[in-house]
Amino acid sequence: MADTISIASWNINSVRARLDIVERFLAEEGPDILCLQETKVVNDTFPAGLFRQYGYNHQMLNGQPMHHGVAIVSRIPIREDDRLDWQANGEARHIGVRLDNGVRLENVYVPAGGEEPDRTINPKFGQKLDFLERMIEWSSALSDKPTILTGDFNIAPLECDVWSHKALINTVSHTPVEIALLARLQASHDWVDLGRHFVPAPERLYTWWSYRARDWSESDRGRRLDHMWVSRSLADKAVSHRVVEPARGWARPSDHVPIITEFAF
DNA sequence: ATGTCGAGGATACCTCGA
Repeated sequence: MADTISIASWNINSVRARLDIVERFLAEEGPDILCLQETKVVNDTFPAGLFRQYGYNHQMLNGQPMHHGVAIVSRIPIREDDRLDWQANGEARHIGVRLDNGVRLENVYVPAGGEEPDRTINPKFGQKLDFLERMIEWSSALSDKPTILTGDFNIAPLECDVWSHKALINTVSHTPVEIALLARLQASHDWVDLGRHFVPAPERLYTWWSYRARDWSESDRGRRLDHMWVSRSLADKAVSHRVVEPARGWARPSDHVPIITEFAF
């Protein structure tokens, strides 16, 4: 008998500022496992009780003061957490666990990269590129370990992953150099991009809309920054993949919405 | 592109990062 497990990923942009919409998401969608990015909270003040109320008794946290921070909360056992610091700069951008069936789940928050797509004048952009290079090294060494890689990659690779390819070609998140690096990362483990596995190009598929739009829904200037990738051997275990777009319209939203994949292992 | 969030310092707004 197949074991069905749903796994969600959500850049929450401060988990403490989003208690109401987190609760709504848990009540309405109730994934078995939720990967969070940008928790913006140290581990001691993570709102563990709220998640426990909804049965998420397994919690693996990698927080830091003020910025970044990732977490995996789960209703089913998760073990062997590890926290990779790819750039050895102390930033909390990764947490990985192993499920009881042996599958690894890796939750990552790739650096945003600042405004200017030029590492000589914008060190943050260089940091983003270097981070991806380290991820490629890590990914290349995974060999045949069945792995799920999810999170906020901060890159929208395809033309149909942004509202306007022309307008954003020089905007960080959609520049050719970032897209080339993401393609190398994907090739390094033959990762299957479940977003496009279930919603093939050129169909519109976004997971992020800027706070700066007057009406995010009407202008619909979205980008697909959040991803769920799996090892080739896991691709046929994924039975559905959804973007919970209405969450962008909830009160006090994150600028990202959750993605949810259901697996039949 | 425009111009909106959240965190946290030392406030009754500012800077930074996104």
